[in-house]
Amino acid sequence: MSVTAPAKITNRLVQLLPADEQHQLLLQCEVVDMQFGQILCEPGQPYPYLYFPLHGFVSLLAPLSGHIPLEMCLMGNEGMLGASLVLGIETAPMQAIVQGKGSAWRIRPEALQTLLEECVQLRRTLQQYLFLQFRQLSQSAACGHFHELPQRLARWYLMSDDRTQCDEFYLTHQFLAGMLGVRRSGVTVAAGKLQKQHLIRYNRGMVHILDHEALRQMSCECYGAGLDDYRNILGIPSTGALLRQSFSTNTP
Amino acid sequence: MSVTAPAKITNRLVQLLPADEQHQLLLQCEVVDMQFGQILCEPGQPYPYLYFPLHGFVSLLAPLSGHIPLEMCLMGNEGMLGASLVLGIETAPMQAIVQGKGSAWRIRPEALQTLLEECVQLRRTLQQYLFLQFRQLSQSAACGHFHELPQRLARWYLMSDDRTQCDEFYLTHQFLAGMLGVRRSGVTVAAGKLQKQHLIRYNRGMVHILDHEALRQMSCECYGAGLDDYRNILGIPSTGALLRQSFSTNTP
DNA sequence: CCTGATCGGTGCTGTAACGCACAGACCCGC
DNA sequence: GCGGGTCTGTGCGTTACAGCACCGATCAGG
Repeated sequence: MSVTAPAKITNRLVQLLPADEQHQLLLQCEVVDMQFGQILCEPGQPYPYLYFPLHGFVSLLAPLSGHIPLEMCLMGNEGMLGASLVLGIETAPMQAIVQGKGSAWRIRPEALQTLLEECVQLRRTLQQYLFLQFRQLSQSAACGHFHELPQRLARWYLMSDDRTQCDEFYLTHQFLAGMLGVRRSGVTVAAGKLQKQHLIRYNRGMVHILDHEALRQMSCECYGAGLDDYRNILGIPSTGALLRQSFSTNTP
Repeated sequence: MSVTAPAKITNRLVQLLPADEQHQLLLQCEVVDMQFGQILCEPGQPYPYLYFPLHGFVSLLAPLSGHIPLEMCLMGNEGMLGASLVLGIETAPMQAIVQGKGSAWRIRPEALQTLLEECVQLRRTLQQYLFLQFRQLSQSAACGHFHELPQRLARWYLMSDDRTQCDEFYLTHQFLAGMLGVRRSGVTVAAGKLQKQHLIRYNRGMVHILDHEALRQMSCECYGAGLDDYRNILGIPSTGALLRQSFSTNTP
C-alpha cells in the first residue's frame, strides 16, 4: 500500500481524523494520478469516485448553456471532492475537473457511505467541509460580480499557489479566462500588469509566484476571507500563507 | 395551537414529512409574523430561530464589504431557513432578510437538533433541501455573471411570484437593485421594458404579474433550471408554474 | 527543417453596465 | 395644504468589460 507517502504529501482533511478512522478510510482508498483536464464528475450524474487530493488541484465548475463553465471552488489537499455525499445524495452538484495534475486517494461512493455510518469524526469533518464550500460558493459569487479582474486574478494565483505548495505551476491565460468567466485577452492584460510589477512571472503557461505579500495586497478581500473561513470552520489553518510560514521555518 | 391553518397556507417541506414527524415538529414550532426587512440571521452568528415560511419570502444574502449584499437564494414556503443545521453547525452561512412579509413556523435550533436525531424523514428532507440550495447557489452565481439584467429581472419577478402565490407583491426598484447587485436606475430601465411589453405592471413598489408565459420566455434558462432542480431533488414540483396550474384547476 | 498548434501581446469597436445628478409624481404626517 | 420622504423616469459622461482580429514567439512532431 502507498499509505506511507512522504509526510508532507497527505490530505489535510484525512489528517484531522483519529488514527483508527484514518486507517479504516485508507484501507478502502487507492492512490491514483489526476491528469490535467480530467473530468472527475458531471452535474446531476452519480460520482464514479470520490477524491482526497494529495497534490495537484481540482475545480468545481457551474456550467451554463452557451458559456464556458464558471469556477465556483478550488480544491487541493485541504479539501475533498464529493463531500456532498454526506447529505445522502449520490449525484454530483457540479462538474469537477483537474486543473493542476497530481495525485489523490480515491474511494468508491458506496464504500464511503458505509464508512460514514461508523466513523463519527469522518462524518463531522465532511459536514464541516461542506459547510465551508457553501461559504466559498457565496463568496465567489459575490466576488465575481463586484470585484475587478486584476484583483480576482491575483486571488486566483494565490489560491492555486497555496494548493500546489511550490510557487510554480502550469496555467495558461486561456484556461484562466474560462475559470474567471472572462476573455483570454482580458487575462493577458491583467496578468501583464502583475508581471510588470514583478509579482509573478510566466511563460507559455508556467507561472512563478515571485511576491506573495504584494500579490495579496493586490488581491481582493475574498482571498483572506477564504483562509479565515477554513480556520474557523475546520479549526486548522488551510494551506495558505500562515501554513507556508510554519512550513518554511521547519524545513531543514 | 395554530397548526390547523387553511390548507393552502402550509410549508411544502413540512408537508413531505410523515404524519408523526409533522406532529412532533409542529409541537415545537410557533407561528410568527415576518416583517418586511426583518433580519433573521447574520453570517457567522448562531441562528436565533429557524423558519419554515408559510407565506411571504426570505432572501439569503452574501455581504461583501463596500457593497450592498448580493442575493444568492430566494426562499418561500417551498423551503426553510436554517437547513445547514443538518450539518451539525449552529452558525448561519449567510445573512437572511425578509423580502416579502408573511408568516412562518419558527423553532429553536436546539429543538430541531433533537428532532433531527429521531426523525429520519425530517433529516432526509433537510439534507435534500440543502443540496438544492447548493445547486441554486452555483446557478445564481453563474447567472449573475453571464446573463443580462432584463433576463435576470424577469427571472426574479417569476421567482417572487411563485413564492407569494398571488401575482401581486411589494418590491421597489431600489430593493431589487440591491438583490441583483446593480444600480437602481438600471432596474428602472429594465423593468420599464417589461412594463411596456405588458408583462408586468407596477406602481410605487406594488408589482402585478400580467403575463407569466411571456415573462418566462423573457427570462433566462435559470428560472426553469431552478424548477427542475426542485422536482428532481425533492420529488415534488416547487411552487412554480406547474404548481400554479394544478392549483388553478382546483380552485372552486 | 518545415509545419501546425499553442501561447501571449496588442489594438480596434461596441456595449452593458457604472456613478452621479436632477426632476416629476406620489404618499404621508403635521 | 404644506413639507419632506419615497418611488420612478431620464440623461450624461465614464469604464470595464465583450467580441473580434491579427501578430510574433515558441514549441512539438514528422
